[in-house]
Amino acid sequence: MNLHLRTLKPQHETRTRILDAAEELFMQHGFEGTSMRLLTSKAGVNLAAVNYHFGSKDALIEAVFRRRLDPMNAERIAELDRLEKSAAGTAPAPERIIRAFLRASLAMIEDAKGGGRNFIRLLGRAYTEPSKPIRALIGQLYGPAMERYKSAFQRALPELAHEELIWRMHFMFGTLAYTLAATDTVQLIAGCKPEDRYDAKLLEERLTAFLEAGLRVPAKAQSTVKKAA
Amino acid sequence: MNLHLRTLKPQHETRTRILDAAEELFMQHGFEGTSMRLLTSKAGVNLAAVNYHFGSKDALIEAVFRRRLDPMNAERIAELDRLEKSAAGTAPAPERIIRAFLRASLAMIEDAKGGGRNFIRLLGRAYTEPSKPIRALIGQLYGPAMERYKSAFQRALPELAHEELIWRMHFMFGTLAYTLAATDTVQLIAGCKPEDRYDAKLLEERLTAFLEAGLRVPAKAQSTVKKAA
DNA sequence: CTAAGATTCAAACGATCGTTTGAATCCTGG
DNA sequence: CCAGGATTCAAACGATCGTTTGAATCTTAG
Repeated sequence: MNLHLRTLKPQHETRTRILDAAEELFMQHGFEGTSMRLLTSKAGVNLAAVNYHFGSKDALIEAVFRRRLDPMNAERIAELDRLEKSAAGTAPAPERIIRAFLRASLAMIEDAKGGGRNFIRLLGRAYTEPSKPIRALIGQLYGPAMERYKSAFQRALPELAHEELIWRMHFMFGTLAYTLAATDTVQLIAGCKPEDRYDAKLLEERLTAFLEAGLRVPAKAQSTVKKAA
Repeated sequence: MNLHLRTLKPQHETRTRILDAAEELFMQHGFEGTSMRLLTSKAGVNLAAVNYHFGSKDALIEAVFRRRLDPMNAERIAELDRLEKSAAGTAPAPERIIRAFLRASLAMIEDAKGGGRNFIRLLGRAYTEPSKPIRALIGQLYGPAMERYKSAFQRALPELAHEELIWRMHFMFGTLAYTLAATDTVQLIAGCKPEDRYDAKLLEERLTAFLEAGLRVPAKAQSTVKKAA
């Protein structure tokens, strides 16, 4: 039966090559801007391989997201589980929750030579993608983790109205998505060049400080804000 | 030759119809996802009209951005001028600067029936657009306003290191861009529906409170963050 | 009115898109 | 070893893309 163990290596090698090439090219040229001919050429596989292994281009796009996003959000949830376990009943500080949320994304950025960095930038784009199915997929893959973090923040910030928290998480999500996606846009604000490669640890400190302050600040004119019927 | 004073109404009507249709379709389907045939059909003009009036599809994309972004950033700068004039030498409070920056974007959102709302969402996408020329154009159009606001913030927050400010403005920009672009993604965080139409005033309060807190918070471990310039 | 430039029109151009096909080749269980 | 499913391959499919063309129509100055 298993006399030849090497059978497992080439079994999915074509799939992996396609996914890797797709990750990079989708990031560089977008989904519609990446042709199957360019993609398969870069992957070193036949043109028909994508349709054979994935069925269609759309199915490939979904596979690209699932491959990274499933374990990423699982890790996000595991990180929160660990945090809450160690807090033993009491609500963890907002800063700890923020760091737990950021970690999975920032870890991927340090995976410089792997495709992690490419994917994280691709992901940042996907939130504002015109295509409905893609946005729906992203939402579906993020859903469970979002629910967990929402209730965690709710316990950590009990004085914040529910609707207010939703919006602030929305802001937080936007900051993270944009920061990771538009890396080379930093220099648009200043003549400052992107200089050195991303320092994930430094970025985590900056993001955490910024986001925690924004999340914790008391809502302005809460009374007037609440009334909006 | 072309110094003739023609009737102004029909002179640019085709151009305007094309720009309006492009604004809406680019938002719905993206740049590459919008074909000239669909676009000209929606605009009610001939297929060749785009190439006749704008030269190419890429030039049309640029015209779509210029039409709104030029006056928008001019207004942003005028708002800041007014603010600094009224402050008479002293540095305006960060909150005032933030509101001055947000106002131009939020005003467009209230332009519900006009294309303003469409454009503002389209703009949010452009920052993470794969196409280099588009990102370069956006950066060029935003440049002057960005410089002015950067020095305004620098005077208002003198204790903040230059590099730190750059990043926080980047975060701020991201929050705004994402919030405006991914409007229907709010419900991904909560089961909360987009409910009522955008209340620009309420959104301004929420954004200002969040952003001001994030901008003003002291930098963590400033000594280690500063490292070498 | 007439001539000439500005604009619109239907039609077609060549290129490229995602996908399909059927034969060739590889791999593996028996 | 051989049979048969899995995979790869070159080639082609029909559709759609952005753009171009040249004649028809509109607009306006003289």
